[in-house]
Amino acid sequence: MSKSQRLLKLLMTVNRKRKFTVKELAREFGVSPRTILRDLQELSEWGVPLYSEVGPHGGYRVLNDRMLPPIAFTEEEAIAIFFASNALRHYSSLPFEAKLSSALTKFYAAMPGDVRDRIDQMKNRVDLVAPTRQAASPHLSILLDAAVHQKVLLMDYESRSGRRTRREIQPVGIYASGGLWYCPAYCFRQKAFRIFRCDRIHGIQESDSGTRPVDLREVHLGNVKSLIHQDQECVRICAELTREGVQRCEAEPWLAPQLHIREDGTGWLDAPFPKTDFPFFARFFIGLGKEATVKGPPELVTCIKRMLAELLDKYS
Amino acid sequence: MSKSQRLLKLLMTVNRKRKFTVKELAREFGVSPRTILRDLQELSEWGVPLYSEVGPHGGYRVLNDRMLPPIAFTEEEAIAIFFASNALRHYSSLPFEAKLSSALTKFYAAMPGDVRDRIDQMKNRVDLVAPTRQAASPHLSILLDAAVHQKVLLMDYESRSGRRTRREIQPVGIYASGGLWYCPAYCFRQKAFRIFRCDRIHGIQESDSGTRPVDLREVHLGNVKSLIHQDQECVRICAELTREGVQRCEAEPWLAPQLHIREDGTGWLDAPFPKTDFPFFARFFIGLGKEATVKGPPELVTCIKRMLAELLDKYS
DNA sequence: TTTATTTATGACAATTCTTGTCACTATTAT
DNA sequence: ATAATAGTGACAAGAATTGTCATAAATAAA
Repeated sequence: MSKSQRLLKLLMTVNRKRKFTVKELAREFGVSPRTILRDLQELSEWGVPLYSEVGPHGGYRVLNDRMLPPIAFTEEEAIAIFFASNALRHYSSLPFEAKLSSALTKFYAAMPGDVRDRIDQMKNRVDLVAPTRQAASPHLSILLDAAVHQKVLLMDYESRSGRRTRREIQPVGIYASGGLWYCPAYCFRQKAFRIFRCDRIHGIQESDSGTRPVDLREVHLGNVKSLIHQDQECVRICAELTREGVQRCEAEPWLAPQLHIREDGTGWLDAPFPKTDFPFFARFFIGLGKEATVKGPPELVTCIKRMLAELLDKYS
Repeated sequence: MSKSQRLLKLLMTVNRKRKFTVKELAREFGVSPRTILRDLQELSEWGVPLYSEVGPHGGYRVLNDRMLPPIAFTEEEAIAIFFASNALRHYSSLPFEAKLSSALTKFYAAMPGDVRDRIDQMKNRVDLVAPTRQAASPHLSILLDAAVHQKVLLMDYESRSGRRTRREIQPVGIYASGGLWYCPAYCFRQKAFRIFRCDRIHGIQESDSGTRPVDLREVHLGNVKSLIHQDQECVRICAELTREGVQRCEAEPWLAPQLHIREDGTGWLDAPFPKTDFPFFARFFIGLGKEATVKGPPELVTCIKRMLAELLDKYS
């Protein structure tokens, strides 16, 4: 094995093991300890953060920021990655912000001039617009970390009505939608899954009350929604949609699965939703105007009529 | 200079030059042509797509899919990039799809097992939800290419009313918003900038009519909007918002700049908009319900009242 | 056709780099 | 004290790299 090959394998090995001794590696690679020492010195010069301790139980360690083996990309791949990362700039307070920008800097620096030119040209020609609200969400990292490592957090939360409560939760994950970050979590106070808005969290920390975490390994963003609606009373909402109405409903991600479309472009909605959401749906269908005709349930129609009357009253 | 250093520099050099001779490189690197030949052979073995021609005016070339110098990322950086790219999966028909997924495969393959585990854990815990409409946009690549290279395209477009027209355009760029792709472009028929919805484009190709491209080098997604509204008659729309109303307006990216917020969370809108958008705004404010009070202009209030009356009529 | 230019390959010796061995130092946990 | 561990320096054997030279083959241009 040539020296450069050995160094590359060594890099991968030390990253895998995190802790090792010179002798151990020497055996593994079939070279003398002296050679390994020289190799490790070279890796150090490459920037691999190695740290050593002498004495029994000593040995080498790789510090946290370990380096992955270098990867060679083609031009097209590099541009795709660059674009993808760039597209996220509309999201405020991403949990990865700092690392992402340092990675992009590295990327950009490594590229030959003409590839940079291509990227520069493209940068102002492709965009993914996402709504940006002014509400910042500074707690994303701790929520994400708790979700991954199954930790219980204690938070100070402001409910929709403005009341503040302290409650213990165990996050399932975080997601951004419509410009806001949300955190589905198991709430120990309510003994149920709830969705919290991250910008309404006033303070959060790891809980030290000794509450035992629940097992959420099988619960993730993909399936948590079914667990949330489970315990609520649901009513089927039916509405007829014009072509324009269909197009506008398609823009609502939470609605898409219950949307049925006919060949001519018109369609209808038929979906179970919790009763407590009536005011929301009333507003929603009013917003659709002529493009939607609500068939039922009657309570929803009544709710819509009342709202319309109120509004008409307001503007006379 | 050590051999490995030389090879790395050589890799960058050949990527920069694309075409070169052995003698040339030998002079540049201060080694003999024989050594360069051996080095180039080694690069070939690494997978660099080199191609050579003998004879005068011959020489070496790098084929299209040239490789960028390998980049070493730290674990955190790699995860950030992976997450960023992964976040784009909600966008249908991205112009980069194929390359992005091949890059991600490369990435994933190069990572040690435990980093992969971390990524797997994280994958289901973070998400950026973007509305996904069923409307596909198959023409994104050609639009983007035309925007970058200043080309004139001929397209078959279906307007909002359903009428189909053929027109020559020169794209400024493309962007996704609310689950749809849009293409601001200079329209040669209307001699003005317009925004087209990409899913309403039924066919598109490079124009061969000989229409001369206009100079759009200084026009990009960041400034094209100002060029579009320039020629339309605008009216100032004023509305008072409750706290809830403010929060909902913040979710609309096109509204954010004109939104003013008071200390107590309430706010007001004061923005110039083209008259033709009245029906849109009427619907929008009706959708806000009690949370917004439109102050003016009177025509807009009239429009709102009429719509409300129609709706109330519809539901009685 | 001839000539100049260019890639391509093989052989060999000079040079440089790499590696293992050995001797030695220093630190630290047991 | 002892054993385990990193770390350094010197040196020689061996391996890899490099330059030189000879030679072949293709091809564009004169």
